[in-house]
Amino acid sequence: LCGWSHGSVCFYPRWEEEKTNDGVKWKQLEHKGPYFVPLYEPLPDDVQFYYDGKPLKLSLATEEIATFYAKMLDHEYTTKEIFQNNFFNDWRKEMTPQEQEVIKQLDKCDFREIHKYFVDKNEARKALSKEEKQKLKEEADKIQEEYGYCILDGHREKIGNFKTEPPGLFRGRGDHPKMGMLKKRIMPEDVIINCSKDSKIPEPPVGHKWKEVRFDNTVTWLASWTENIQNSLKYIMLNPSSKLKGEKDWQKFEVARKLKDVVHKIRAQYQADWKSKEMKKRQRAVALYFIDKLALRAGNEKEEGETADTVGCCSLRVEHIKLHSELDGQEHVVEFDFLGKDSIRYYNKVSVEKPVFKNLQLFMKNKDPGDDLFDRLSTVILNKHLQKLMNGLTAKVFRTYNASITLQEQLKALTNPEDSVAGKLLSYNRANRAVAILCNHQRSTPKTFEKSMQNLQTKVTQTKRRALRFAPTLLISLEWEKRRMKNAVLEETALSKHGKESCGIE
DNA sequence: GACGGAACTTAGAAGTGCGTCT
DNA sequence: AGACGCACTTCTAAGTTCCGTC
Repeated sequence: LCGWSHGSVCFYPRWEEEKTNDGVKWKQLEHKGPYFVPLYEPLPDDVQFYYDGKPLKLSLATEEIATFYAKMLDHEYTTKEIFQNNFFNDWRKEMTPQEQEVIKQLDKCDFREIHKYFVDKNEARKALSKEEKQKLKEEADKIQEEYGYCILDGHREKIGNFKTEPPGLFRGRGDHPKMGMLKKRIMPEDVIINCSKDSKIPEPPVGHKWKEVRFDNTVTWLASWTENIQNSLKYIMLNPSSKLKGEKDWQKFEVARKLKDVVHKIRAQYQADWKSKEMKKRQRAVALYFIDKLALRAGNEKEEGETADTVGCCSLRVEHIKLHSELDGQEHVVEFDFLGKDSIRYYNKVSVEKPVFKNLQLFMKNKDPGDDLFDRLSTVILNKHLQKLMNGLTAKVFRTYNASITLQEQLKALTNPEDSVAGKLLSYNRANRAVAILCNHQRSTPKTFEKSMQNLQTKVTQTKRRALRFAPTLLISLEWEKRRMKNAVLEETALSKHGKESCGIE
């Protein structure tokens, strides 16, 4: 309960005992700095790159970047024009002047031999003997042991991501304008180390220096660097099993529990605000209703052209909703269709209260499809309002709260104390699925889906044929079984797994 | 209030490892 | 032994929120 991953037993989270408001996160922090991924190893001489059908020996830096593309050859990314263009632009920047003279068109580049080299290498790794694999495992464990932990206030804690991110081609989600750009190698000279003054300060790799060493105990990160794609910061932080992260997580759920006590009041408030004289208040009230009822994310503004075009509640545009006075026997239906976080599609038809519907008509009046639905609202305005309603309340708390209470209610409704363990597990999975639906958690169909579906189909056909020969009546149950299997597979793959919203247990 | 940067959480994709079936 | 399916872990992109500055 206390968040310590090991050590003495305690029954209350420490932050309840000594609430520090000064922002101090630790008194002692000691670690070895990030583990730097190995440097590039040049290709063997017999593995060649071809330009315009002729072999071409590349400089080391150019070759390395070529391998990034070659490795991705059977990935869908490399079929996309934006990916190809971004890659080729960035690749050319790193070429020697001579290479730039020769390599002018991507479609004349042949990476297939390099691709095959890496495929073979992978297979070879898989085919290693048990002993050889064991040896590799031990080497990895040694690195984990040395770099994977830190000392925080006297306790050894696991680090979440102790390795620098390897160089490669940027894999943005959805229609990302920067996909394929070169993600550069992180060097010690890029890295800021954060630790305590009196600790053993990590040594940079031989011949290198850190960018900076600082002693900031008001933040939780151990190291940071600026990545070159979005020019944003990346951090090395603790594992969720750590006390620091655990307590933060606990606090998050405590805020959500606090919301439970006032949510009725807040709902009454925003329903009243649907009829406010102020446009700003109405927009705020309708947006909050969506966030509460549909578990939408807040929806910050984003810089255009820097990322994929995705939205959340406050950044919804007129084009993302359709209004139906009547649809499928329901009144006042709002049809949502937009791309949310990670470019996951949100599609939903919801019957709403009449004042909401009327307000939406008003908000959309005289606007173009590309205009903001809530033009007088931003996440900042919304969160400032929420802060006044309850200490610590922000838009995301509604997602936590609604996800958690959905899980709790579903568990209560679906389970009986007498159920078997298997029955309870089934109910648990179904409750989780309800949360996943609420939060629109999805994953794309795995690459192996088509194949496994095919395998199922062959199995079914074979069994059917065999059965038909001996017992024609079996057919009925077989058909049923087939349908059941298919449904189960679809259901599981479409909506398995929900996230941190409702699950407080790691 | 706008803006930009910093810090931190959330999330899906990809990789890994392991048990089972053939 | 190899293929397959599944659960679990790792990786890192993509969000939210907060804070300082003008």
